[in-house]
Amino acid sequence: MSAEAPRFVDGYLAALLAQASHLISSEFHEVVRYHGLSVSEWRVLASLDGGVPISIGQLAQVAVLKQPTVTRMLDRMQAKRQVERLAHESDRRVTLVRITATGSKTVSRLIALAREHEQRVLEPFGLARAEDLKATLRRIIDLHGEPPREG
Amino acid sequence: MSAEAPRFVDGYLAALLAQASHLISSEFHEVVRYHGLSVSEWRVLASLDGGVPISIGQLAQVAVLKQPTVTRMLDRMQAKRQVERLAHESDRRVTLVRITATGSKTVSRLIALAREHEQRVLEPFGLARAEDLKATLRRIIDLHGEPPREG
DNA sequence: TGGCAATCTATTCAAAATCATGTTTGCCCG
DNA sequence: CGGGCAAACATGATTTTGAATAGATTGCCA
Repeated sequence: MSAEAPRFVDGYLAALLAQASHLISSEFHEVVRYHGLSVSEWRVLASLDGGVPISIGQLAQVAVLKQPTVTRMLDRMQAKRQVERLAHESDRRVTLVRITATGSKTVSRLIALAREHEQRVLEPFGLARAEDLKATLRRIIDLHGEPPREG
Repeated sequence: MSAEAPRFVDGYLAALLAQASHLISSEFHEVVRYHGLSVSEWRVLASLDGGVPISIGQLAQVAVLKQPTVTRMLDRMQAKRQVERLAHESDRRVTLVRITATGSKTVSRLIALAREHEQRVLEPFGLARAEDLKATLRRIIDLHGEPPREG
């Protein structure tokens, strides 16, 4: 007859997402720091992986950072030749960002390690349930990212 | 025959978690700010909801904040009489924190709104899939929270 | 019991993030 | 055309954060 009142945060989706995200990311961030990158630098490089240039605004969205933060980080990372800024062909307001060969080399090793870590994290769940989780997360992102503007 | 190489971040669990967590939380954080609280204050109060005192360290864990951040925040929140510090009965290293009646009043309205928001977020998925998602997240948290110490 | 490592919170101080704003460019519509 | 408005990035000022460390207490064990 000892019914514990469950804590709000233990049932609240946003709290569960934040906690899970934090725990999983933190584990890998130790590896990131060990390789001499800050967490934000890792996020930027990982977001740029593949070599396709994207705008600073897009980069901020994908990397879960604010635009001014990204701008300042790019200054530093550009000085280290990890990324480069390009002009947008038709819209001169836009600054495109592309990873350099140097940056690519740095990040590819980390991405391999990240994939290994992810595999260890997902192992207890099995492939089906892991893909199910990812699908649900992607759906949430689709539904809530870039919401249509209201008049 | 136009096979786009998928971006690393679109398939990487930690990125999906971070993105989903960010998008969902951000939506509600507008409400939080509108009610005059910072995001961190909201997290602290929400974590303390229920009235059971917990240590500063535990609070930091649950609220996904660092201990120094929590300590400073408690100073301010204590001045506003939203929380109070208590001595631990048997261990004088520990400072317990409890929400006050004032803080409880503030947060209970927000929790009601948070539940409504959560419901809107989960509606497209249906009850079963929503519970499935939460169960998976809780499992991740169980597996990765408070890892056993190594010798 | 004395000493030492571990635990927990507070504090310090430098770095990072953020808000508000400025500047340039693009777009729309009269 | 040209004014007005919005979008994209940069910058300045301020706040927030966080790693490192200090201070206090406890637990352990020889």
